[in-house]
Amino acid sequence: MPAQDNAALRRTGLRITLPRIKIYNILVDKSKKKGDEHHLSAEQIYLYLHETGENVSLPTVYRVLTQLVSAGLVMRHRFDGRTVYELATKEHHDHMLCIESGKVIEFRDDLIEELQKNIAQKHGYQLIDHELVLYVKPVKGK
Amino acid sequence: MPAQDNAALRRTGLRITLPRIKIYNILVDKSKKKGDEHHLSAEQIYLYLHETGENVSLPTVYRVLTQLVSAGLVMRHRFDGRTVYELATKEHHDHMLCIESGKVIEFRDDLIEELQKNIAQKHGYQLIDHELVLYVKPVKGK
DNA sequence: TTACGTGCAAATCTTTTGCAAAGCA
DNA sequence: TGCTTTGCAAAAGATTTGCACGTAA
Repeated sequence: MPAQDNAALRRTGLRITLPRIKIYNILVDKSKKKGDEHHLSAEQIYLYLHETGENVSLPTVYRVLTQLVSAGLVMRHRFDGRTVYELATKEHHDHMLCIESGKVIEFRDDLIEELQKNIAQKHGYQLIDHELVLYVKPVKGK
Repeated sequence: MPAQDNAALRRTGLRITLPRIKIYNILVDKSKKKGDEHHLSAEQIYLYLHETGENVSLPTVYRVLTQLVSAGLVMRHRFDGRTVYELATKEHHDHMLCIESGKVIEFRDDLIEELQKNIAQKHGYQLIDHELVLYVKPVKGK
């Protein structure tokens, strides 16, 4: 919990409160993990807070996450039916979801990004955002 | 409601019941519409049934839709938070969602499809399915 | 006939909201 | 102090389930 972590929070204009600091730092910490450890649901964050002795209510978790998403510090994804959050890093990426193991793999393909922009333009629109999820399974698996 | 409509239903092995026929045919009818008229939520289908005098319950709408999705006759999409259904046509396509008007535009790009397959393979997976939604807004619009 | 399907009511799950109390600036 | 946040409880929205009755094959 270094001081500069809160700098990002401060820039949002929101008051620096314990729940916000805690929730944001959980996402910062998890973002350093390999694999898909850094995709967390609201409830996972809530449970994690309680495991570490922070009694933040579930409504507050939702409220704070919504605020952090609006502020651009956090990204919300919906995989199939599940909603998960992760720290908004500078590098954009898409997700691949293994339908057998549930594992999430991140990837980035500049050509796909480019093509998306072109497609939007071709239809008279500008691309604001996108969500791409590949549902995959292991090659050897069955 | 031509007879051959039920042929697809019959192939699923499910019994041919009024709710199934009605729900399937609504999706068939709507699939002929231009624009995004053919993306329907479970509730829209439910309301449409009642408007046309068919008293099918909401749980049944959900049950039937789930069965039709499993059978491959219907596709389920989740745009942002909303769940919608549409007839599974032979030609796959992706969606573009205008964040100002809520309008849905369908498109297809073979190169993107190809690239997705390659990406999955590169990671040791085979591509089973994917969901791509572009969030866009009109070029001139602000 | 008889297993499958449906309606109803109620349960679940996730997310949101109203309001009084508590906390940051 | 004054306005923002939080916790609690309850509401809301979407989807699912249990069970007795109804119906296609």
